[in-house]
Amino acid sequence: MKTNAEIAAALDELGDLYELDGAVSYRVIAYRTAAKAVRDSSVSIMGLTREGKVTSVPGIGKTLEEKLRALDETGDIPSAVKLRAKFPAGLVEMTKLPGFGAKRARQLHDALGVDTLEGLRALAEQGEVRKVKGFGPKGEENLLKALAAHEERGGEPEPRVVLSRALPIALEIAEALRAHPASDQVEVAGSARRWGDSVKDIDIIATASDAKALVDTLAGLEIVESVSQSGEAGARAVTHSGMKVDLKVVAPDQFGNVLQHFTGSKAHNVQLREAMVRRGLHISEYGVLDDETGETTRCATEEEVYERLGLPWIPPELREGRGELDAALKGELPQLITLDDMRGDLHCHTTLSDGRNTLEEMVAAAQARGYEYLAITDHSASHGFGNHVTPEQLEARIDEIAALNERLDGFRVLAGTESNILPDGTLDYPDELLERLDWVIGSIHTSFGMDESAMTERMLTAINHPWLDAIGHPTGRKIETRPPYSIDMARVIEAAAANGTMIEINSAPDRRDMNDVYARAAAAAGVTILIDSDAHGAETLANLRYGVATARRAWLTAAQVANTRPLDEFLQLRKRGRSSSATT
DNA sequence: GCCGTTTTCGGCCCGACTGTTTTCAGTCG
Repeated sequence: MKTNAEIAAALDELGDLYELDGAVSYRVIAYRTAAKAVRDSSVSIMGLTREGKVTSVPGIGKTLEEKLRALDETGDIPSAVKLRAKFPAGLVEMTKLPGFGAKRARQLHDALGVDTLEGLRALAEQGEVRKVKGFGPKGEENLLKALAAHEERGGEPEPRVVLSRALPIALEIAEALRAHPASDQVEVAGSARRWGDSVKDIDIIATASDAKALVDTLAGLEIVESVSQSGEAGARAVTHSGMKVDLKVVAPDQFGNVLQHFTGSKAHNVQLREAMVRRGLHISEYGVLDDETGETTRCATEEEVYERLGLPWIPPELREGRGELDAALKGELPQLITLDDMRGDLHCHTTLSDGRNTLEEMVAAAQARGYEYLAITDHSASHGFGNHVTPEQLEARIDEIAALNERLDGFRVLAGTESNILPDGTLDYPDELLERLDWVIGSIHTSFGMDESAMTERMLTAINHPWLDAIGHPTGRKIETRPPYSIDMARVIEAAAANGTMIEINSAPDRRDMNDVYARAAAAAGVTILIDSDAHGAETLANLRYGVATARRAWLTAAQVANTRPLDEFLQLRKRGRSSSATT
């Protein structure tokens, strides 16, 4: 069965092909919207298609339902097959070149008969492209530049950077700008403000008594390599690490409009504007135009922007076009979890396996963060990276932790493990040992290549293990570097909800696994969510903020997350805590 | 191609930039 990612790619491709074919733009947009809806869906779109329910997904109607049926039954969509014969793959690649879209690709194809990037470059070098109507010397030059850049990246799309690399840069720059006496307000906008998994660039919006002074400050920062397009309105900079930074200096009375606009997401803004056009309001980065009065309202704060639209302020993490407008209109926005709600961390490592700090050091760091409890979950007997913990070592660790707890006041260390889920779904410690522990996380670290049904069965077997309390990083993805392994998360969620197994949001910034979409679905299905740092050192306990951010993007409240609870309540939420209320 | 406090047709977000155009189309965020 096709995955949502594969279906989304198929719909995007069909949109590209229809665009090359000259379809009306709204039809093309419909395919792109549908592709996004499929990508954002936590349930299997093919499953819904087979059940005849797929048109309940916003953006998918009768026509697309038919195409999804064909895709399921024949493995392809007939119209895509037909259009691919008409427009070779090279032509679709052309539309992806920066500055080039379907119209210009089609023009070149029709005028020059070219349908590969190599052929196009040859013609551009011979000066043939400038003769095409609509192109000139500049167009040809830009095409050659785009082709060279494309080649340099090996045909890959523009890279995105994991948030944890971009955020410190963004905050450092914002801090430096705030420190300048000419600055007034300085805020990071864009996907960094929405705490997305990764970002393309950094947007900073500011107000200042002297815009030029702010631009100069940016240009003078040590981390900044170069600045271009600098002027009164702002500048674009590139850091030595290759991060693009856009600074916009705006008038104080429209700071709210600009911040709202550049925080996005695009989907959120489009939905917001479409909804407000029906009320005669036109939103732009400059203000809100009222058809009735013909007047444009400028807003100094973002709260005023939303208020002008009759809405409560919407937290940036929710602005992804995933139902937040409806919820805001109905006054049903969730009270999102915050980092301050967290009372413990249930997944970390010590020097016993591959951590950098000792048991005592990790506990001290957790206490310093104001936690009430910490579970020590070193890797298990078959970890396989030379850092495994034998059953004997783990038994000694249990005693060590018991002794440590004797000395601690108002803090509890839980003896745990991050046990490997073996390919057959079993854990790699004897049951008697797992039973003696306070806490067991099961994670998959090997055999990522299993097919979806085998991988799902493997996970379900683990979920049904009586001493497994929680599943760690359930999809195995690494943001921007490794896709998730094939697994039916809908079934995993259903099984976990059925027998009270918790599912983790792993906060390692390149994991954030499960992701926001699955976490929202899991919580809705009644799964108890856990947010863990997976710290391998005292300092990375602080990574929990990335997991909390994912939880916020999943619409979660504190009540839906196990480790916001006081120790006793948390212990009761464990499978073993429910089967016997006794605590060790 | 989707969708509905303008419901089954006729709409569908907003503005900047670029390069080419003699009034604007294409692309981007």
